[in-house]
Amino acid sequence: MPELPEVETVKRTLEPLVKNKMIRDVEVFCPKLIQNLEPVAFREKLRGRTIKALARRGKYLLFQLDAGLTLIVHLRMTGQLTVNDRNVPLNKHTYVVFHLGSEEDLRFTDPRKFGLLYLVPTGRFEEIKGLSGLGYEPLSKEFTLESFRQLLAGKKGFLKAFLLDQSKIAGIGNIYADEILFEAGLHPQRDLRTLTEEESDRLYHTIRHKLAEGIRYRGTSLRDYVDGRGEKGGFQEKLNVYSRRGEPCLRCGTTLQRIKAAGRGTVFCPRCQH
DNA sequence: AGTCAAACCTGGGCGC
DNA sequence: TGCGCCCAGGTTTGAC
Repeated sequence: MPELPEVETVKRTLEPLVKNKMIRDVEVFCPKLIQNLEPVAFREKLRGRTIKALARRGKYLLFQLDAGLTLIVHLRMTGQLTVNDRNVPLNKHTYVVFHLGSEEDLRFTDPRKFGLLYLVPTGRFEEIKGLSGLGYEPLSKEFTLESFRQLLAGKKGFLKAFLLDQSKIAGIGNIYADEILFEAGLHPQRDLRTLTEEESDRLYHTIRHKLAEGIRYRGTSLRDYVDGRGEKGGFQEKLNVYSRRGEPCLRCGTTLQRIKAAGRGTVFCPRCQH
């Protein structure tokens, strides 16, 4: 599931492959994926554009184009963005193909067709609710310990729900939420109001540490996720709890439990997490 | 403000 | 081997 570390890895691997390349033509095989335009308009506006830079915000990937346009992609759960040689046959779930000026394609592949693509004037992100409503970029300078304390102040509810709330902190999904909570030693159903200052400070540092670690290992490839070159990440080898239901806790040996928290499958250690 | 479920979609894992 | 059921999950939406 592409979360912040996966999208960041896609961005970093894709950028050198597409930067300053021209989009010669576009083919759309699944119109519903393009959120704000008809496929014909999407194609017309993109033809001849040059990709100037890539950026990431939360789990959104932004392609900054010339002519004041930005192509925005959300991979949701099974989306992939890869650069392929034109001769490589299309995957049966490749639904958008950007023909680059060279002999290569930028391809959007998504077995579940959950991904989202938008083409908007640069900076005009209001119409994309999920993007304009994002909270702190957790690895940025702006996300300080003080700002985190203020985010928590007066809030109630489950800790897990808070971590998944993109309007507070952008980019954490189910995998990293579980991993952060394990490392911080906090129960996913802990009520925010009961956190001590020491616990919330520890949580802040763990959020930054786990996301940075995920990037360092180039993301988590449990099923579909690959980077811009089509290569799997390595963080699945480092998971402490996610997808390890029924297995022993790596810290204390207790059998890991699975519950539903914030509507999500949640794995945790009943002994290490309070 | 918060919680929860449904919707979108399809491959994979499971039981039989 | 094969069928069919159910689940996974990011985000939005709508009901309580």
